Amino acid sequence: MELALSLGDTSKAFTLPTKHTMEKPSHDDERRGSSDPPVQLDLLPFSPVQRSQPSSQLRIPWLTQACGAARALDVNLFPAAVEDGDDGTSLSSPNSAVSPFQMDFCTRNGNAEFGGRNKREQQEGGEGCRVSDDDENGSTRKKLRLSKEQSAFLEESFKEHTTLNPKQKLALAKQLNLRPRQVEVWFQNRRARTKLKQTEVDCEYLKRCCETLTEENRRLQKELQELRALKTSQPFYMQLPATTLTMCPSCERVATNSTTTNQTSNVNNGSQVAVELSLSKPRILPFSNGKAQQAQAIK
DNA sequence: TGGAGGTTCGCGGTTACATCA
DNA sequence: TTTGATGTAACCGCGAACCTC
Repeated sequence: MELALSLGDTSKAFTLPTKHTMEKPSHDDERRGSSDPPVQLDLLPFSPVQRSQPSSQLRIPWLTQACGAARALDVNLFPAAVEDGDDGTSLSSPNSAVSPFQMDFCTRNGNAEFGGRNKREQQEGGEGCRVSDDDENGSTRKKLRLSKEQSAFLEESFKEHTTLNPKQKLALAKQLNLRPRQVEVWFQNRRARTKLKQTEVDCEYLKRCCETLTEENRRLQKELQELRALKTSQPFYMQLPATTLTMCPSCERVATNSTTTNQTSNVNNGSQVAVELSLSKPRILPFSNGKAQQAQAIK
């Protein structure tokens, strides 16, 4: 068996090439120089609504643009001019078509909103149909649950981009009839959930590693005892050299090296212990339908 | 050119609330 | 109807990166 255990940055091990990079990296990505594709974890099952939707009915704006596909949910097609992102680029579109989704999103959560607007919210100033009188008063914090459609759409977006640049955030917010702050928070929480889930998987994996190594250690101890017993009972045949365990830093294989050249007995071969444990690290795979990607990631 | 101050953003931790058994 | 558990939207504080002066 071969032991391959990594306790380093888990995200690095799971990186996959992104499918669509139609836009340049986000403003933040550029700033931070984070070129690694983010880990993506499909935590939420698709809602029935989404399952029933043909792919053309639920378009991620940047993906849609990249694929040059239909206009079902092209968030670049704003009904009204959207104020610019950080770069001052207007997102208003000559195709001012209101998406049918927008109406749906508006109907479910039209009641309450939360108070306590912070600095960011005030800066963003986004205000959809969901801001209520309570929010205007600003002291209550009523929690709203996103609709299935909204969650599914955000989920799809998350699969494409685990972080959003300001333009994407605004577009998504407009499309879903949410405030940009809500979209931002949703992505933050989603990233946190992904990380938490990955941590749980890692913990489980390390637990299994520990159990395996414990068992292996037990087996080797037993074997050592047997060899010692054999040595005492048959001293003339057990001229065993002392052995030391060494681990190759590159391949992480444990092997024993004889420190003496006394090779007087064939039993010596029995003392040569080379342990190779093989445990493939579990990986959270980004797309539930990406069998090929899963297979490649496992490799 | 280096530093101070401001801005923006993501993250970890936490809270508050809705939902369900 | 009540209650505890659970999931998650939202908040807060902090640090990092970047920008401007």
